[in-house]
Amino acid sequence: MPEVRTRFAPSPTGFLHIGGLRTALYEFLWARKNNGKFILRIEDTDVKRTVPGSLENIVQTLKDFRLNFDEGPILQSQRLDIYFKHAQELIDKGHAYHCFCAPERLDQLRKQQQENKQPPKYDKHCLKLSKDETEAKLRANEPHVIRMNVPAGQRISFADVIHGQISVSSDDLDDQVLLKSDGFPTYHLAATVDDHLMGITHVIRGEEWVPSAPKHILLYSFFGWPLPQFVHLPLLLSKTRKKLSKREGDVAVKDFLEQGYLPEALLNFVALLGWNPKTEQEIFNLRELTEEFSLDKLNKAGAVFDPEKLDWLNGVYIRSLKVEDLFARISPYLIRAGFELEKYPKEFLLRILLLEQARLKKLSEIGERVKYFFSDPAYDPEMLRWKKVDNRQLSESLEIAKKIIINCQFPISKEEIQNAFFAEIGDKDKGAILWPLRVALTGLEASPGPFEIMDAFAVLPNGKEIILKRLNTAIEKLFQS
RNA sequence: GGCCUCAUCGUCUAAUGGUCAGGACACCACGCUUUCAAUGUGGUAAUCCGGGUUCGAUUCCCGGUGGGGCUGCCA
Repeated sequence: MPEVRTRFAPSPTGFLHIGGLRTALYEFLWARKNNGKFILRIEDTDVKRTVPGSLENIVQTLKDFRLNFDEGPILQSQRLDIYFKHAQELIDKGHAYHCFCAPERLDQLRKQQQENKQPPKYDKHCLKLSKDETEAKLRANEPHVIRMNVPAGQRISFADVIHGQISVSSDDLDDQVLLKSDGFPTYHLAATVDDHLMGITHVIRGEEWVPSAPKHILLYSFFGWPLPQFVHLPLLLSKTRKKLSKREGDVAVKDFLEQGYLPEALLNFVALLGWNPKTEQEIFNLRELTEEFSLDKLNKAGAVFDPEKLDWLNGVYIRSLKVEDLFARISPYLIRAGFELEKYPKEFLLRILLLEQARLKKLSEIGERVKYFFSDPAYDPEMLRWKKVDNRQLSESLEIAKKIIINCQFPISKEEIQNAFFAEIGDKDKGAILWPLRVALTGLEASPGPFEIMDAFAVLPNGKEIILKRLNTAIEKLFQS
């Protein structure tokens, strides 16, 4: 058995997107699972579409997800002589030919064919050129491409690991351009040549490549090369069941990371889109994925990317974090929200995080959630109202809370402060005091409980004053309304 | 249009020639609770349609329908 070798072969045309991440993951897993090699190859054969910085982003993203590659990045743009040589070889064997047709002619041909309801195909016009004619044009430096010479009337079939036997008639195949007029290869030539030269055993890629796979099969046979295994992954779909793409909103992995999705969660989520372990386990780390992964558990049908389930999964991962780890990861978001962390004791910040940890779906939510810890909240006094009580009763409740706090000796434990309140409330309605108290502290309809919040404030030297100040503010608001 | 391909709850999916068609997200109800979250319990919800094969088909076959992909000197 030869060593398993897979490759991730993105084109550097922007930020790595979520579909690419899944492809890379599966390729990585399959290589690791078999103690093989995972190779990064950059398909930068379209000069016009290449975006500076993409390569760095791809490398960095793979690193962020611990999808370490063993070889590469290999840039196709630095291997032009190799592709040229192979294109030449095909010409020599009669499997390819020079084409001098201008783009205008091709456009017109296509238009005509479409009007006649014929499939757009090159008409092999330049194949009719004599050897001398071709030579003359080449000597005259006429712009040209090299096309593959697809034979007529052949059945081309290949076995796909996921889909089984796929077969098409060569009559449905176009004489694909292999080498462009700028000397760069097209995907079809470059990928095929490289996959062979790099000893790729499993060509794992998106299903959008199925229609051109027969062309690649033809190329392999032209060269006399053995076929690798083809694994065409089901597509990742948007909510409208279209291929996930930039047009359909957020797909850049970088954007997800910036919103505060944890790489572990994102990877776990994406792993389950098109693959599943056939058990009921849903939470997987990279090591577990490597153990469980296999190609025969891959699905055929496209999978809709459901952000709600990702949110849930991210929450699961956030909750599983040690609070110190959460702090390290979430600090940038707190700073971005304008909180001057250095002004607060670490203990205070950790307590705050502990309060919100179970509530977070993504790290970016933290600023909005905890801002009342850093500045006095603004809110509509009506929010203070518990059930239907009137303002007099409300302010009485707040006064009671005030009195209890005043009598408390800070610093104080959560239990002590809680006991103090419950002793005062007795068997009366707890909400009558606790609801307005909590709103006075947070300005929010939904938040952690008042004891937890006061417990966090208690860490601050002026914690008691802050609490009393907010109670006073609440009482004033009631009188103003 | 042509070629290729896919089809189980709204979504991700499991399973089987005979099951109450299972799990997860979301949703709903209840419990816990001052609110929210987390958590616990329960619930609503699916085999695209039509023919075959078969004692029996969601599963196998054929045909339809629907979706998707491709149809570039993009990848």
